[in-house]
Amino acid sequence: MRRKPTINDVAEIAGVSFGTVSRVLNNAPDVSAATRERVLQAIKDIGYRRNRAATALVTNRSTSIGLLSDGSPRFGPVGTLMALETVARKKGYATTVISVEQPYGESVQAALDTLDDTGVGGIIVVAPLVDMASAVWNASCRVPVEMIAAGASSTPNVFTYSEDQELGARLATQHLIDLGHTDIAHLAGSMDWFDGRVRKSGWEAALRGAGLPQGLCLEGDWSPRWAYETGLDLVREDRVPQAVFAASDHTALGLIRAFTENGIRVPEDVSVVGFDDIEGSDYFLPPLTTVRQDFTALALMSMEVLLGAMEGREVDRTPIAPTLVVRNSSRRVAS
Amino acid sequence: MRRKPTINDVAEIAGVSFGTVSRVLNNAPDVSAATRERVLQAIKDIGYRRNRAATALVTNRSTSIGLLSDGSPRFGPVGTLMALETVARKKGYATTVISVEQPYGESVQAALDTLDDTGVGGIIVVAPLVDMASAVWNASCRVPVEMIAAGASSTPNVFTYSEDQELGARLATQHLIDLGHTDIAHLAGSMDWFDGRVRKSGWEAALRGAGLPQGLCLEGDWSPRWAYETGLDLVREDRVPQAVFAASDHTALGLIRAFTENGIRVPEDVSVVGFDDIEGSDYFLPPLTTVRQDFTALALMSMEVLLGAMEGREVDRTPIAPTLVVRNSSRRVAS
DNA sequence: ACCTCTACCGTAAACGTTTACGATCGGTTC
DNA sequence: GAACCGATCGTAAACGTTTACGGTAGAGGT
Repeated sequence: MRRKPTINDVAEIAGVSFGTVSRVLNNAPDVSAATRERVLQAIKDIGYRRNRAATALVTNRSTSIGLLSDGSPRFGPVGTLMALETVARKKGYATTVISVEQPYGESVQAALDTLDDTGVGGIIVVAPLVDMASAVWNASCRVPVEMIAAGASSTPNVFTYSEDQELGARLATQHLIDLGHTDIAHLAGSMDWFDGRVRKSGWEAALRGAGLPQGLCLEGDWSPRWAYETGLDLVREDRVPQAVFAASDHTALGLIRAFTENGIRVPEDVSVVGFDDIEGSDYFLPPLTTVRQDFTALALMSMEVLLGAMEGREVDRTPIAPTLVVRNSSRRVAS
Repeated sequence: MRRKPTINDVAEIAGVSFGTVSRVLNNAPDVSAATRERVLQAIKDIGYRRNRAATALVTNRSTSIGLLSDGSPRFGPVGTLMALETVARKKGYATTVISVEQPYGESVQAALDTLDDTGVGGIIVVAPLVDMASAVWNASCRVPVEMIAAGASSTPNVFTYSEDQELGARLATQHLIDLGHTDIAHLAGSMDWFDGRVRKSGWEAALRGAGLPQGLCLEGDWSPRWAYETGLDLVREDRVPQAVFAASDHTALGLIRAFTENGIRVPEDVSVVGFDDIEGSDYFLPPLTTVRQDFTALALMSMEVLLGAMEGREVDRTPIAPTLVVRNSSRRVAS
């Protein structure tokens, strides 16, 4: 395991100076086709690879971007993270991920600093948690920071981007309305999350738009467990609505179990629509009508936004639109 | 946004030379308590942070480790990745993640190289795919490489570690046996995955151990869709077994839907156990008996193994044991 | 033959650290 | 008082690049 070859080794072999090698590396002009060819060949011959640390040291810019997440294993954040890695790689950036244990002030600042230390050129924080977002707003950071948080506002130093989850929620609710339902409840997610907030407000907006009264709204924590127990309560108190828009597929799952176990049929007796389109939701009992977000598009666009910020470019920031996926858990109201 | 403070700035303020600052930074000896204090104060005052690129350049070692995954969003790999990030962070390492599009030779080598370029001190590859593993075996890499792949063997340059998934499969099958079942089928995952292979052989081993005949084994692709259609076939051909060990919770999900839609009740008519304990599996209809892996322990141990390899230390490599989670989808055979 | 211009290439300095070595100084030892 | 020693600190060189600048050779114009 010999020493890694350097730019000088290449130069020697190609019979040029290291300056010339540097030029072909950065494909600068001022180098003839013949010597460029020779250098390229030498590079290939000895398996030269550029030392990123040295480059970063002198240029003061890097080819990696930082990803900051809360440690939550929820479907949305994880999907976003993975999609971000993919597009970053395709654009030639490495990604270094770091997640915070506590989504609060100091630990967020510390994470941002750590990321900065590793030499990232920009940071995307996947910040569905409201608390985490404000920590980011209050933090200071040398490099551009972008936040993916539905419905959060941009500040001068922190760009925001997200999927239009409110639209998704409106789509889901409107679907229920179109099916003839008038008593549409919402099993909300946690209001500590932007996702929970905007999905709820989308539901409200759709109802308002249709001139329907606000239905029952219960706020939970995204878990099937909570939804299950809430469903049980509903049944026990005989308050089962005509239709419910669940804030997530997991929520829908728990709710449906509570209903089914008590002889209330979905969709015959109550229509349920979820949000997320997690794997397997098309094989729930019954297959779930839900809303699908396009993480790839989201990642693509937000990377564009960040790169734009890094290069001082201005980019379009219209959010991505989710789509409704109609399956069997929702049905036209019996006349 | 001024220039970042350097070691020299600190030295000037503290009234010492940069060498001394470097010494306190690396808490070397040969510096008096008084000056150390002064330097520390200066560092705090101007908010100095060490430039990693410069350090990496001269020391040629780094404080980050690389994670390589196939791009699959499957439950196991993703869970492992997230757990790895957490323990790496706690040990003071940053993680840079990269996933390969195609789990084949060149692209794996390229990914390894990219990781190496970013200056990682070691690499953990989450390689459930058999093809990917052999690509890793054949690849060359300057830094230590560890592979998390159940049932794959270690080579001189690639360490292997994993959870004992075969044990998990035996546990699941034995549970069915203990319940009195004698006709136990397996809805396997893909044989392109180590996970698929060892879960199958665990099932075989348990059956053999109990002196039971090998049951029906169908190999699929982990998807609920495949399981659903296979389940439909089974029903149509009247070959529904007494009990089924499904290779994953998603597989179980599809199968259960096929059964339920055809009036075959789980667990009354057929017992089903899954593998993974994905979120929500406790709220399936019925709540699923399954096998849970401990990703945190897995990550902890494998990080220990990698760090050991990086430091030339020898570490224990006994695999983690998964646990059986008994819920409602399995039941004693009717006598 | 002379000058100028262009295309190509070499050189030096800098980036912010670490490390090996040398210097200083007060105190010990003979 | 000379020599020595340990503790503490400063200095120079190196790590592998990029960048700004300077140099050379031949082409083209007069």
